[in-house]
Amino acid sequence: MRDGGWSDQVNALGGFIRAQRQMAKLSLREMASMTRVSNAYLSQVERGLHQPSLKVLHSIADALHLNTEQLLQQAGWGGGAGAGAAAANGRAEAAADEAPAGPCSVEEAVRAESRLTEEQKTALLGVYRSFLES
Amino acid sequence: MRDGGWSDQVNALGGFIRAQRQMAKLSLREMASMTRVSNAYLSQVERGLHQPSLKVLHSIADALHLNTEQLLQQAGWGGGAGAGAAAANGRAEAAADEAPAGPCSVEEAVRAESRLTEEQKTALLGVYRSFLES
DNA sequence: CAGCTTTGATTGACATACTTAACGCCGCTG
DNA sequence: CAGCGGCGTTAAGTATGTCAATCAAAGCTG
Repeated sequence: MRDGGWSDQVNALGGFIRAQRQMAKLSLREMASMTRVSNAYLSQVERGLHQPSLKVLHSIADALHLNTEQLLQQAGWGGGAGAGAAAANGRAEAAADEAPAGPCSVEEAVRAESRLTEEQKTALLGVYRSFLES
Repeated sequence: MRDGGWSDQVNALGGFIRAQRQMAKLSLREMASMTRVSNAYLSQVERGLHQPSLKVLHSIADALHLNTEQLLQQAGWGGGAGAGAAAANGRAEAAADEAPAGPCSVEEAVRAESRLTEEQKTALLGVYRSFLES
């Protein structure tokens, strides 16, 4: 469907990045070497000719010491659908129940699974916890 | 190429999406029509064969009523700005390990978790098994 | 059993992200 | 002036995201 104001969003993002870069007194090439993204592509992104991927966006935010949320908001993540309960505080959820089945909780079992990488464990536990919050 | 854990990340993201989709009792095609992303591509994303773009991620989060932060975290945005050491997870990582085949397997632990519904258990184990197949 | 529908997966074509190698412009130093 | 070195931009190529069409397998209906 109509993507509507894509170019506007992208342009806003690009302008934002360019402003931040100039404010940090960095040249395109300098920033390119920091982000390991080609200067050419950075130039195009800044002028709204391309939509950068997550990797690139992350690198840019990193190099400019920007808050990731800021960048994502500029990239068009304002309009969530949602019913969004804020909820999301990363901090511990208060009233966690006790371990259900005695000696081995899911958390412990996952952590103990040596065939999983750390990332996989984190992902799995993320799914698990999200299930408990409902 | 130090991509190292990259495929893990993507896989984690895919597994997370698949779990959420199954929990919402959606088929690939249903979700495809909601997100206006082809079922084919969704299938590939869920199995970690491709890294979805911002647009697609946004659509997915939207269709599944997920908090954007959750998804982005799964997509590899845990780290945040450069200087900081990583690891912001709530729980400290215990030194536990070992005993994959012992009495305390992930499968058993999940099955014994009384706070999960049957569908949730199925979804969780689906993610888990998909991680083991590599 | 044949048929219909729905599921997830694959293939091939296309669009877009991204890279490398140029280009033209401006400020400098000799 | 020529020549260097930085700047942003452009051009052409490669890699990858994305789609439409199609597939085999599984569940129903008669």
